[in-house]
Amino acid sequence: MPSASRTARDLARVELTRAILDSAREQLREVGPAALSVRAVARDVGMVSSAVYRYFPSRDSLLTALLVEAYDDLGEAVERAHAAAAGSPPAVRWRVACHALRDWARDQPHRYALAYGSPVPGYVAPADTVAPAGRVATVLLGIVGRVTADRPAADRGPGPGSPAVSDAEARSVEPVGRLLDPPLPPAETARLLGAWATLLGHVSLELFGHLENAVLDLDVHFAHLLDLLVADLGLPEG
Amino acid sequence: MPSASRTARDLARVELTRAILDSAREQLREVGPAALSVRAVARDVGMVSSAVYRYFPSRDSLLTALLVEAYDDLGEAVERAHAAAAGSPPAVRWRVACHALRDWARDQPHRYALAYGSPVPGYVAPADTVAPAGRVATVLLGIVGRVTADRPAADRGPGPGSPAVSDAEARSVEPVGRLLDPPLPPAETARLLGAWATLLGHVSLELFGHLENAVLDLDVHFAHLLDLLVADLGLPEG
DNA sequence: TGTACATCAGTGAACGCGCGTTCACTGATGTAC
DNA sequence: TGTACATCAGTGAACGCGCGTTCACTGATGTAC
Repeated sequence: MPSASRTARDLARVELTRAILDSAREQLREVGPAALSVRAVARDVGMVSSAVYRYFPSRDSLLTALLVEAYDDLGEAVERAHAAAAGSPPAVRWRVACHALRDWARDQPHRYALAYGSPVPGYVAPADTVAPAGRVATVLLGIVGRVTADRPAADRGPGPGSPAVSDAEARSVEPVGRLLDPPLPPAETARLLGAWATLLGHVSLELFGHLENAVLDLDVHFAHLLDLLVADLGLPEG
Repeated sequence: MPSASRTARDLARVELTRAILDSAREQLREVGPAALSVRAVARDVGMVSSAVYRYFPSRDSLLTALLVEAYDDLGEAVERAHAAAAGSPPAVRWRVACHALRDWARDQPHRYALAYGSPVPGYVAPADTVAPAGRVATVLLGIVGRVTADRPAADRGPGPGSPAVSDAEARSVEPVGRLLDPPLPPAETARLLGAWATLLGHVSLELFGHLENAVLDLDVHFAHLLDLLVADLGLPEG
């Protein structure tokens, strides 16, 4: 075995793998995931189509790589933004994290669509995508979890005006609550899942063109949406 | 001109147009919108591929027909459910309408994905799709609008714990508020847009597989989500 | 009621493309002695 | 340091498919007199 596998071959392999992914990402943008083509990627990086198979065993594995990469990029963007606001109150950190999500999605609409849009027909995401897919939700869960843990026990549970959580719903959302230690109580978990749906729902509506001619200033409206979520989740502003 | 254009030709045209759409809908389910193929549809209905062009001038026009049909079917399902609950309190009508939306989407995931999922690369929906696309939102807007109009003026505006609406946000959501007469006030309009995002966000997350192994009973969770929305929108239960 | 003409649905061939994947091969790079 | 051998990246041909759209055409259906 060579010292640190820094052979010319290894370097070339790393370089070309990157070139193939770059080209595939560009293809994703131009023709979408369903039409992503190994042959087009090959043409683009200047090799014969069969040579791509030395790097990715199939078209689907190329799609998987793009998907994992998208989840990871998005996750990293949200984690970095949240980390940069480390000392701030929960409401601020929530806003910062959500803005990072929306900004990334607006900047990379095709990669967002790959991750959170319609599934690609005939493609099933393998298990490797699960962990990266959870990164953003983990950040948001953490913010809410810390607030709940810090709150006096008497103030927990559904706030005034919030409906009670049935036993069935409590059981239903338990896997999500258990991602934290101590687990997030059911009422907060359900609220967070609702907020998650609101966030991704809004971003999808916005990116996919459903708010055109309806909401005039999307930045302003998103900021207000975050105010609503912060209030509903009871995140302290200071 | 013939009496009521009930000629054999016209009958055949209606029949075959329907057969083509049926086949295209089935294709949509199997291969997705990006891979929808005129030739495959032709094979399916038993004609030569060029014959389809007597009915739809292009592949994109076939896609448009599917899209309009999807919006109309969904809109009709929600309108019917809402009409059937005509005498009930607003909260009940809201729940009924939202359940109709989710039920339709679960029943017709591919058509839901065509309408609210990722845009089809290279396809731009023409103006004819705008009106049918608005039907569901119109029902929900009507429910909230009537409640707000019936409420004493003193009780309007953001409820306790709801953040104030900036002037910029008020202007931003005005086009939506103005769909009603009298217009829906900004605070209620913004809340409704948020609820709309929550609804579609949840349905998309659910259908696209993002709640697997997270939320165990999707029916129960959706019902709870509706309780939250009803409370946040302040819809009377009785 | 019968005939001439117009309309239009459906055919079949063609144009100029595209695709994923396999396989035997050449030749460069890397390894062990 | 030099040589024999092994590894593996990239080639080029092939298999067996697919696509949207156009166009000149045949022949059935519908219309006007």
